[in-house]
Amino acid sequence: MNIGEASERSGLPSKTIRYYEDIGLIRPERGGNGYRDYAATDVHKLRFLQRSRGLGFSVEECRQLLALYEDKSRASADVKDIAESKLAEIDRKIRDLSDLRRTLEQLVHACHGNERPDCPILEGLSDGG
Amino acid sequence: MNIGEASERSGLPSKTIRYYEDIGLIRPERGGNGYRDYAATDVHKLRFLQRSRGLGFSVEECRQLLALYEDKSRASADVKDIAESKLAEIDRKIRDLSDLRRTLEQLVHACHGNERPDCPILEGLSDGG
DNA sequence: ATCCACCTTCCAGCAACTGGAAGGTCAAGG
DNA sequence: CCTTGACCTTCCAGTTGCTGGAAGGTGGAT
Repeated sequence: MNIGEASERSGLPSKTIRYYEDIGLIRPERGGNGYRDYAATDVHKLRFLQRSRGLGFSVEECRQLLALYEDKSRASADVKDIAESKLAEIDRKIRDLSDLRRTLEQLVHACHGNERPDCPILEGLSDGG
Repeated sequence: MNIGEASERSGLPSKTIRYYEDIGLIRPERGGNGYRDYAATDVHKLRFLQRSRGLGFSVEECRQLLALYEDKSRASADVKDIAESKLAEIDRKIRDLSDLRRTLEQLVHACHGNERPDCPILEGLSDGG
């Protein structure tokens, strides 16, 4: 499929997809006309990138995560270590998001009646977790 | 307190803290010597920024979120809307992280025995939602 | 044949830092 | 009092990760 469809299916702008190719994250085929030709697995990788980037992982971290799915890496010894440290990071992120969620919800409730309490919520948020 | 201590307590590099001041996210006092002087609430805001940036929110989004905690914004009518759309976004992020977590855990397990299955996990990850 | 929407490369600009130079401040020790 | 060293200051340049726009090729429909 062409880049436009890959863009639609992955949720990433075409520009970004080309950029990810520039920095070696994906390697689509090329048609006789020079157009990039994306396979289903390429779209999966792109979708994966779209998500993990949106969750605050750097491109280099995403490269590591992607590598975990590829044979050469999967055979190596320290893959498990990488994966497990990522797991810890993910858990921390989930915790932080849950804190943020709780705080925001309280705020929405407090806001409701235009009550304007003197909001020590910020304090709670930054201390917690 | 000086920027060094604020940095330690917030988890943000001093450079980044100065940058956040440049773009108007925080406004610390200044001592007679010209040194920045951070109050406890400044550190709370910084810590908040450290977290929410790490969770994939843009600086502008963080600015909105921070504004939710300040009086002038809290009185306004559309605050609730902003907060609620952020809540939806946070929920999505939590879901995505949970998916990623599950996938990675499966991978760690599969890795354990050096089994190298043909990994349709990527597919599962990118399809799920 | 000529649209028009797609694709290509290349180059410039923006967002959000990050590093380094050049220099001021301050508490401790000689 | 003076120096040492760890702090702090501003400023400017570089990096990462896109993002927009120009200039031009491709391909199906009228």
